[in-house]
Formats: sequence, C-alpha cells, structure tokens
Amino acid sequence: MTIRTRFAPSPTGFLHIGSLRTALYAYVLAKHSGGDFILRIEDTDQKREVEGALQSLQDVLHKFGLQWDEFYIQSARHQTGIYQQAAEKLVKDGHAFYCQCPARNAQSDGYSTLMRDPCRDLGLTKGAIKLRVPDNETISYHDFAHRKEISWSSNQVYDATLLKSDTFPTYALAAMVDDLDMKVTHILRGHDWLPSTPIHLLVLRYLGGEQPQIGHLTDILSSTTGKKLSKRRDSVFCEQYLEQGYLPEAILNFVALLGWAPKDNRELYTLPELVEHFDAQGFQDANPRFFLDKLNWFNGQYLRRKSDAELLPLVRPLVPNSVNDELLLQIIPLVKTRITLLSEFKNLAEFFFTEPKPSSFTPEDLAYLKMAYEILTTCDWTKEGIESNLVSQVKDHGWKNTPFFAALRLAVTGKPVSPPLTESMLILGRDLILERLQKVL
RNA sequence: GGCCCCAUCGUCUAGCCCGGUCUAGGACGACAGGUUUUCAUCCUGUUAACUUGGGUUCGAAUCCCAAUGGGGUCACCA
Repeated sequence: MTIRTRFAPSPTGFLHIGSLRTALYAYVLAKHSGGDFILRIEDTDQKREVEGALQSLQDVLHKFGLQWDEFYIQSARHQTGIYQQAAEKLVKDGHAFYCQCPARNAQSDGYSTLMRDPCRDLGLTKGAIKLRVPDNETISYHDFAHRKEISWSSNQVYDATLLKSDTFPTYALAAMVDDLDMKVTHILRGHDWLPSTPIHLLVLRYLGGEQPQIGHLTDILSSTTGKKLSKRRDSVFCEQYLEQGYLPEAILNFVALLGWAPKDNRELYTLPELVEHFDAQGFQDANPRFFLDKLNWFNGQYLRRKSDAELLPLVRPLVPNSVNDELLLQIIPLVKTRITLLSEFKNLAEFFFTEPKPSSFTPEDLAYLKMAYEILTTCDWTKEGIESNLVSQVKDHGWKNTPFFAALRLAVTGKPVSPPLTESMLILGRDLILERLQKVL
C-alpha cells in the first residue's frame, strides 16, 4: 500500500514547534514506505489569515528538509465549488440540513450543551449547512497512533457546522472532503482534534469512499506550566529556535523523540535515518514536556559533527565582514567544541576580531605579563616554542602555571575563559599579541 | 461540569500488546573522578522511577476494575 499523508496548516503566523513535529511524523511515515507527503494550506477562514505566513511556512519547512510532493490550497479549491457541492449532497442524502440560527461563538465559560440544532427538522432550503448527527449510535475508530479503539456515543456529538453562511467550508467539511479527494491514507494530527473526531468520522462515512486511517499525536506540554505550550509564556515557534542558534537537524531530532521512540532507544537520527527507521508502533500515548536540556545536547552533537567547512557559512553572519574565510577556518575548530548554540560563536570568537576591553591587573599579573612579553618577542612562533619557553620561565621564577596563564589569557583575549591560548595566539600573530601586551604594561 | 485521552527515574523513554529472564535498561540533566596551563569536548562512575487501592494468577511494571492525579476539548477557528 502506498501511504499518503498530509500536513495541513493554517497560514496564521509562524510555524509552531508542535506543528513541525506533526509535519515531520507525517513526512517520515509516508517516506518510510516510499509514499507521498502532501502540503495543504487550510485557509478557509479568511479573517485569521496573516500576510506573508504562507511564504514563511514554506521557507521554514524547506529549512528542515521536509519537501512535499503535492501542494494544495483550500481557498483555491473552494472556488471550484467542491465543498459546497459536497455539503449539498449531504443535505440531499439526509445527513445534513440548512440552518439559519445566528452563529454561536465559543462560550465564554467554554461549555456548550446544545447537541441538537433547532433547525435540523425545519426543512429550510438555504443558510449554513450542519451535520445531522444520528441518535443512539456508537461512533468508533481505531487510532493508529494510540493503537487502540476509541468510541463515543453519538448523543454526545453536536450538529456541527459544515458550510458557513458565507459558503466557505469549516474544517470538518473541507479537511474531510480533501483527505478523501486526495486519497490520504493516514490522517495524522494533534491531540486537540481528538474530541471532534466523531464529527469527522460521520462526515467521512457520509461522503463515502476509501476511508483514511486516523492517528492522534500527543500534546507537547510546557516545562513550566505543564499545560499545552502557549505563545505567551513559551517559545513555541520554530523561527524563534532557529534565530537563537539551534540547528534545524537538532530541532528536528529533538522533536522527533518527543512523542515517538524506537525500540532500541537510539537517540541520534538525521532526517533520512528517521525515514529509514520510522515505525508507527513507536508513537507515545502520554504527553511529553518540552525541556530544553536535551535539545541543547542535540545541538552540541550536530555542531561537532559538522566539518569546519560546513560550519563556515553558518558562522559567517556572526562575524564582521572583513574577516576572511581563511582566518575563520582557523578559528572554527577552536570554538566549535565550546559552544552549545551557534549564536555563542560571536561572543567566544570576538577577541580574534576586536581589541579586548581593558582589564585590571595586579602587580603580580604585570610581572607575569612583562616576562611573557619578553619571551614572546623572541621565542620560536610555534606551539612548541611558545609553550616550552613560557613554562620554563615560569618555573625559573618560582611561579605557578595557573595564575600566570590566567593573566596572559586575560591580556590577550580580555576574558577569563577562552579557546586554547597558544593556538589563539598563533592565529592572532606575534605582532598583534605583543601590541596587546604592550597596551596593558 | 459533560465527553475523550493519559499515568515507569527531575526530563525524554525501553520494557507493557505475547505476565516469570525487571534486585526495571538507555539517554539528557545533576553530582563525583580522569584528561586539559582556562572553559569546553572526550572518558569513567554515582544519583534517581513502575500514582494508589482492589482484583485475576503459583507469579503483575506488564491483564481487569476503581480511585486519584495530569492533559485536551465543548465556535458559522483551525
């Protein structure tokens, strides 16, 4: 069987980290069996559409390497009249009815108990179209992510709106019409859709055709509140993480393991590896919390896995334009084991490009630096030459290595912590080092 | 509140479906040690969990029920 999955976002802003995970699973599920991954834009609510969101959505998906095979946009499909025709067919078949009640918005208390619509038996011939939910029926399906049967009494299901009075379809209609039409075999979506699944099941059944399987993913919970990630309190958008210096492959790997796990508990997966090893049996049932510790670890792993040449274009935007590639290529190996986020490169490597800020030195420090200045003026300008001469002089003076090198480090880099000192000095060059020492003496 | 989902170390999880091999394994974190003239990387070790109560059974983390706890959802939004 060829698996066809879809990722169906609304163009209402940035890409939510949970949506990325949904898209990733849908992608690898399809690709594992050589199937198709569809990108479908659900923009039937024009009020919510955000300018530019459609483009940025596609850009971000590309950054993560989630390439789709087919692309659809519901507002365009709406123009062909398919949703309206589908709704009218349901009315004709007795599975839906026209309704002219005023639109009911979300209740302020969040509760609504009205299951049967007052218009359902009025025989109206125009207005919005609602689903005629049967009474006393058990509606059930097998969730392929949870691997279990889930059911409801139809008496708990309300007569949901399928077609709005502006002739645009709601999600319940549009998504189901499309999933059937596009021959989607597996609907994979967030847990928040689970309560409305009986509506979708009914629509799917009444529409007819090859019924897709449905699977619900866990919700990702905030590490601080334990509730669903919220835009106000948590960083929820992929763009935010990218901007902070996280690598796409690290974010993808992290998110893949939040809600899915392989039997052998392997941790590191590139996208192609995930495609190869993916198994729908590994979906989790419990909601995970979004703790950054492991993401940081992943980022370090992927950072160190990259060659210096691969890192070059990534750190390029973080340093002054005047810095040439050759110099950057010397600096990268010294810095890459010392950073967790790409963005930290700037701070750690700064002293290579700009004069360190002045520091205060004790009289002892100045004695150290005076000696260092003399040695560095004449010694062989090699790692061996610098280190052996410095160390033997420290010993001759009866000093300790630690405070001596701490002072030298501070004078050269302006910081108590830095990349390896000798290597850094070699990169900076004798003239510049002597110049910096002279400044503080 | 109704309905639905869920419940193993601080976190992500393996084991659960097919009860015994589980004095419950791995990873992250934390802590300790080693390497390192700093900080990291890297290596080694330590820490720490089956929500509770009933059943079923010779035997339950694993099966059943209940309680408790957590999450989600209840729009002409997706």
